[in-house]
Amino acid sequence: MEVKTDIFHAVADPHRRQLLDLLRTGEKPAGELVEHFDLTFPGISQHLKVLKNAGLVKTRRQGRYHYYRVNPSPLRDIHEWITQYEQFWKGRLKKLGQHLGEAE
Amino acid sequence: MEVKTDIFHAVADPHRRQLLDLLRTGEKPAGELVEHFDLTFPGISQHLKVLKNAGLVKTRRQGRYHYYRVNPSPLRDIHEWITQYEQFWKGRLKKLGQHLGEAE
DNA sequence: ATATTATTTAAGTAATCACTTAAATAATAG
DNA sequence: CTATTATTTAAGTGATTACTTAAATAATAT
Repeated sequence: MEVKTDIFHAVADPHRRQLLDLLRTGEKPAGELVEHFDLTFPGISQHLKVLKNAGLVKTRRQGRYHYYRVNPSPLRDIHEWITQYEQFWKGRLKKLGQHLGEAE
Repeated sequence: MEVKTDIFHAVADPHRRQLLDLLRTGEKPAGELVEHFDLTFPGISQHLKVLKNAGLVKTRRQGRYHYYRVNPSPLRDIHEWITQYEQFWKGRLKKLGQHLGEAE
């Protein structure tokens, strides 16, 4: 039983991001996900475990199939962190904008 | 000479994120950054190198001081990736909302 | 029951990572 | 010129990572 995985770490791996991307169109059993990769079943299974520990996917079991679906709410943490830098590339404002431009 | 570092990887490390956060208030020489951590100078220097390879910081040299400043534009890649999931946590819409609720 | 299918868990490994101390580089100060 | 200060680069190490193959679990099909 592994402990809660850090969300930034979970998303740092390209294969794991691709897994999430695949799940954006809807839930899929593990086996269907594997087909998209040049990895073995256990390899994917371990990535899915990391995503699950980070809370980024949820599972539903139906018979021998384990359906995975994306749960993107933890991504909000990353989003919020990045938003602090958003003004830099958006407004291209300098120091003055830091206290003023709070409204959307 | 290390090759271009992946942006998601660069940002996955807490110390590196903290470095960027420290630089949000303005450029700082490496030595001043080190003070905020329980790490050695070379440790920080290596983290800064990763950030630089990822394009997240720029440097300016003045005498023996190396000033680092944040360059957040590469974060846009992460931001854009995450935005694809934004609707999930924002609208808390179910299946029906996927085609309809595009407007803010 | 037995075999098959879907998946996870276990165990092993090579590569990468985040640190350290020691040495190198480079600018300034005496 | 020498010593000091600021920083990087080199070299080494233990921990973590991303994979693999083999074994275990669990449901379905025969």
